[in-house]
Amino acid sequence: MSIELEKNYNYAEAEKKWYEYWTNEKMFAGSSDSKKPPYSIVIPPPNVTGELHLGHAMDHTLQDVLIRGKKMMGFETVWVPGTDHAGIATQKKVEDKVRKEGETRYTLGREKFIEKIWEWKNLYGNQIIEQCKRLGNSCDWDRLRFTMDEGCCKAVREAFYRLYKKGIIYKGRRLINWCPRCRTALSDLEVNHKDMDSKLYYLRYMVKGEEGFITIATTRPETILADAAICVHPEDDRYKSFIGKEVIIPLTDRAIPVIADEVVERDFGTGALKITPAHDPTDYEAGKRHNLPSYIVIDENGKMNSEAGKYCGMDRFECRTRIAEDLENAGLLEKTEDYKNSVGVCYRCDTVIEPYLSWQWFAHMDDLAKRALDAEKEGKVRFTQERYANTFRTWLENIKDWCISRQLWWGHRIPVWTCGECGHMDAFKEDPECCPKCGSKNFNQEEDVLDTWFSSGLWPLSTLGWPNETKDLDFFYPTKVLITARDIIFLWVARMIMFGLEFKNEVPFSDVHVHATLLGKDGRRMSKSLGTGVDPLLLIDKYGADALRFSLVHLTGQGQDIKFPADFKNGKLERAERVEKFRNYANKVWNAARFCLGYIPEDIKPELPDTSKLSAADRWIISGINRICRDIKNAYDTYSYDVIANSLYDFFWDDFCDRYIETVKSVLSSENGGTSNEAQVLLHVFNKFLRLLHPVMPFITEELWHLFPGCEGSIMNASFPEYEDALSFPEDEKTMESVFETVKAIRSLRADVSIAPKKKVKVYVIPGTDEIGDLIKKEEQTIKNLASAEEIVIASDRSGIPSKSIACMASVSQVFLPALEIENLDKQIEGMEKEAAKAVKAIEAANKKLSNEAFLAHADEGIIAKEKEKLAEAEAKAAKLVEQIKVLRGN
RNA sequence: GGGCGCAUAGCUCAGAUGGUUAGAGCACUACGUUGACAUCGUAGGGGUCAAUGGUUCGAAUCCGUUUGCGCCCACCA
Repeated sequence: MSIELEKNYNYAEAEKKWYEYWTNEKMFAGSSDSKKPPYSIVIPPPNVTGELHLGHAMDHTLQDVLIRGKKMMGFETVWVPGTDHAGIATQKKVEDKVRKEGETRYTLGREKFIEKIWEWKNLYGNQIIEQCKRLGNSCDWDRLRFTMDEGCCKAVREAFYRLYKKGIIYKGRRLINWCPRCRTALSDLEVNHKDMDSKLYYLRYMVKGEEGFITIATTRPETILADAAICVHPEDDRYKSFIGKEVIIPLTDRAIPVIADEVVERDFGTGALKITPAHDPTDYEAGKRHNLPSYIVIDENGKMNSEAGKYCGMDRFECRTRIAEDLENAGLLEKTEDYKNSVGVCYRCDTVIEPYLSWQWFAHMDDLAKRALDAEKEGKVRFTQERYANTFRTWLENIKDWCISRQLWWGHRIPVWTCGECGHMDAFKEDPECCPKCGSKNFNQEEDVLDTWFSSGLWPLSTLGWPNETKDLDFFYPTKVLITARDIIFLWVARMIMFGLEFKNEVPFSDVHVHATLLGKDGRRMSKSLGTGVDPLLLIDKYGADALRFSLVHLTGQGQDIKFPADFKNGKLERAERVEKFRNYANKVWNAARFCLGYIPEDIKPELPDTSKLSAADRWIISGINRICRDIKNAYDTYSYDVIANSLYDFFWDDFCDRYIETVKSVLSSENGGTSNEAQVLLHVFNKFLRLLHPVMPFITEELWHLFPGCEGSIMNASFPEYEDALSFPEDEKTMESVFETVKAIRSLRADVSIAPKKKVKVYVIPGTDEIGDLIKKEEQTIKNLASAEEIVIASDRSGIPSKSIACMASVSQVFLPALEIENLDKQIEGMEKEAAKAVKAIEAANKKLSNEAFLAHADEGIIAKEKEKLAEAEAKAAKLVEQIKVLRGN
């Protein structure tokens, strides 16, 4: 063939060319009119908070591999892309940005501020899409969605409306998690727990009207002004006499009762505890049990309010120290102790959460959770790793109501209106003009927006058209698999399952595959919010998208966390060895193609000639690619990405390049020039290999596909190669193993005595069996070429071989290199002695087993036979080595 | 306080259902550019599989305990 290929694969050019081609040809489109079985995935929509990092790249690559692979396997595939408005996270980002411009969300006002967020969204939303494209994602871009687009808004409205009408959504005044910086409520899942060095303050509450006091321990003395009671354990003899009496809150003259409740741990602190219902979840519950009033002393900004008297306006933490000082001065602070406790912080801005009593919207979870739980138990949705199913179940079994309202500006506004005149309140699918009850125009929508996870929970539904009964929904729902990292199993995966069951009566996906979390070199999780993310474009620019993709597929394994080794110098990427490895691999593929194309005539087809007319080497490599066709296909269904990556890597590099091509090369360059069969086999193997590789390395495979004869159209439309029984040749695989082992033995001998690679040598072989002898004779040329031997003498025993020879005991045969070639004999003998010692050790181990009656009684026959074989082999090897050493020494 | 995961070569990681001489890539050593590829080839060196008990004829692999690291859940103030 006359094509001139560059020496190195030019990935940048190929990537641009083929991605344009695919999108122009609408190759990523999935149609609900198809007769093929559906295979759909909806992308976990990345937050529009900034660019993607490598963690996303991994997530996306794993999905793209499935989509591309399954398409080739005959499915009608669609991968629905989109982004998430990410309420609180994005709002925070934009707040930070406008602060730099000297503004706040309040100075700008709601409308202006939201405009700013849309600008941000457009900027980063587009950047994200560009990153996805560079990575090679085969998303159906015509279906691109956003969690706040028209369709999603409609879905959110519908869902909210239904849940409201069903009584699942309700408004209530509760103690919720409040972020004083974001000034919004948060769900329990949006609170992170952090261990902190705190102090435990011991405070005295004087008994009213008599002598005596109770000392309590608290970490939050600033809340004493909101105390409603002092609580002790009912069985605690130390305090029994106090129960029912009143004590005075320190620094005030307000009296509160001493009550008894079993929540109190007698061992903790003094065994007495203050109850502050409005500022602590435990106390809130206790307050409810004992009908205690809730005093509020901290406002929505985390500052002390007017109820706090002289502390009014003070920050809560400042107030803490001030009150502690005041208590100290008043002689009511007994002591303070250092204390480590876990404090809730906002998952977006790290601010310490304030339990805050306020009106919020909630969703009852019991019923939704039960259905999700049942669906998992019935196998309708399956976690590919059992341990995640367990945590999923445990969470659902202990679920609490979900606080869905947020006091943010960025998000889906709660579609509930309340009448200023008659007080009528209701949810609406369409914005109402006036109060349907009294006709008043003073009919106002709730100011709050919904938890961002409410809309993402509807994602598989909304992206396919719900609430409309679309053909897409009918055909592509439920989707096949959800691929994600483990940190959003509850926040997102569980909610999607609940909503899918609630609104469509079907789980949104049958499989959930949780992949590894990528860590930076320092072991910290890669994350945008932590600033530890690495931009995939840096790696794509340096090594190519295919290389990055392969490395990510290879790394993901079965879900372990992985440190991604990438070296940076002054913010510049120096080296990422794990990606470099696959850049090299891509280059290897490229160059192997270069070689093959040189021998493949343009007019041949990838069909094989009669396999019985082929050489053992030919059948061996055909059998090899056939085997990995099966292994890789199976791996798709078990999400065994490591199998996919390893099979492709090892087969191609070790078997195809290092062995087969080297063998063929020697045949082709030998005097008779080989037969046309070699070209046919090269084409056959390469053709199949490209198709197997394509889902992982789409660009280079598409590029090469068009260069090989008989490859019509895009490789994306080619079929996935099937395993065929007729192409399995275990005998030839065995044969070739023997050949390669013999080659290796000769090479090893040569290297041991530093014979120049070019120098041809004469070697003697005593084959282990007659069969192997025949085989070596038959494959003589191959062995000669691969081992740079000029003559191979097959001997039946030691007698015909020059006595002064060094030997290598391969398992199939003994190989001898005459000592004429030997320069450093002593070193050689030393090496052989080492070998012999190893063999002796093996003999001992085998003997120990075989003389053990229990072993013989318990072990499988096959194991015993194998052990015997091992023993015989080791014994023979040792004997021969000893003999050789003697010969070398003696003469 | 519960639950989970992980500890294997200098580094990053593989090692279903227990029986291997414990593997790969990078790094390291030696040698090597006669046209596929130096982003390469050939041959090597390197590990008491965290510790400790136990089950078993046999454990890197199964069980208990310990140590170290990481994660999730949780209302001991």
